Amino acid sequence: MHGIEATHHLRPATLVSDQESICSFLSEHGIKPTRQRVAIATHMFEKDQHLSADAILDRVNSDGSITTVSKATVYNTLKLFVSEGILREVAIDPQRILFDTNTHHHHHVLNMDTGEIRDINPVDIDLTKLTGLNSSETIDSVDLVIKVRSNKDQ
Amino acid sequence: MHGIEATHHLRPATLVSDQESICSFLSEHGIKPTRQRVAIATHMFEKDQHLSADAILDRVNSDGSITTVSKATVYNTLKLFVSEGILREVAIDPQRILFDTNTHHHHHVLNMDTGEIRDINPVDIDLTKLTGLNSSETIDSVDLVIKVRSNKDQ
DNA sequence: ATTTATGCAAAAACTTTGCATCCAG
DNA sequence: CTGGATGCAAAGTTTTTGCATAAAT
Repeated sequence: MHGIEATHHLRPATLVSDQESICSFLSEHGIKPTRQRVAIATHMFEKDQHLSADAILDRVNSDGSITTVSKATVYNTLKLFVSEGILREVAIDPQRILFDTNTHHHHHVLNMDTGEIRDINPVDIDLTKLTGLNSSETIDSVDLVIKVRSNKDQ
Repeated sequence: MHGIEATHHLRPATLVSDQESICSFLSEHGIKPTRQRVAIATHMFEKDQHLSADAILDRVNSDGSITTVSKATVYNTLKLFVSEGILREVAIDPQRILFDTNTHHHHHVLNMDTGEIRDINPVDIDLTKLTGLNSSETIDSVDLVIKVRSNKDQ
């Protein structure tokens, strides 16, 4: 009775660029659009991307605008965005915890040579072969990270 | 040209219980069996499990033996064990970085209600459907975490 | 005016580094 | 002795908390 049909297409993140849209976007998700939050969202939702809390902090505080934000606020705001469903937190590996603008069901490829992270379509995962699942358990989510290396043409 | 055949059976971790075996086990893997390392290994390889650095520290320093170990040594030792291939570090989710005694290829089920983590057989993952992979890239590893909830019988 | 929410300094938790000490040759 | 390895205090990072302030009712 367990199974996730993972046959969607890869959908892009919700992107918003101008101040106006960012405010409505936040409001629509029950988030009061304060100065700090708009500043953080501006950088985060500029494009489909995976950023660390630290990268966001740097960008917000070096974009030339008056608005600077503390580290605590960046963490608390990103956590708020996650809990309101407009961001997803991803552990690409134990050393890289990132915030992903794409909250749709998808997986990740990490190129270990370039450090590049790409979203990939959810692939079909045959869970019927799974032996370690209790019948009383329901699948909530499936996180898949594929680590690759660029061929050195050997 | 990418493909990992994931049809092995679920193999248990290498377990060692007595002082003697732990020393040889460490030596065999190029790790000098010092007091601190044996203490840490004793608790880690006691059974097939997933433990945080902090949990190991607690156990080592409260088992009644004379040997206590600093936090730094626990971190450095676990990192050493990982680099020597006798432990695997797993990001079950962004909040849970754990050390896994099972270094064989396998995946994880996290029961979000009980917090229990179980190893599962590597399942067949059809990577031929993958569209986001460059032909110049080779798969290095595949990490899969399935989050489940206990049915509330609703 | 009272209540609720917000931002951040400070605290806590986590991880790494640099060096004094130990140990093998 | 000497050179490399080891353990850990201290430093550096990351994340959370508690509270002063701000906004809303």
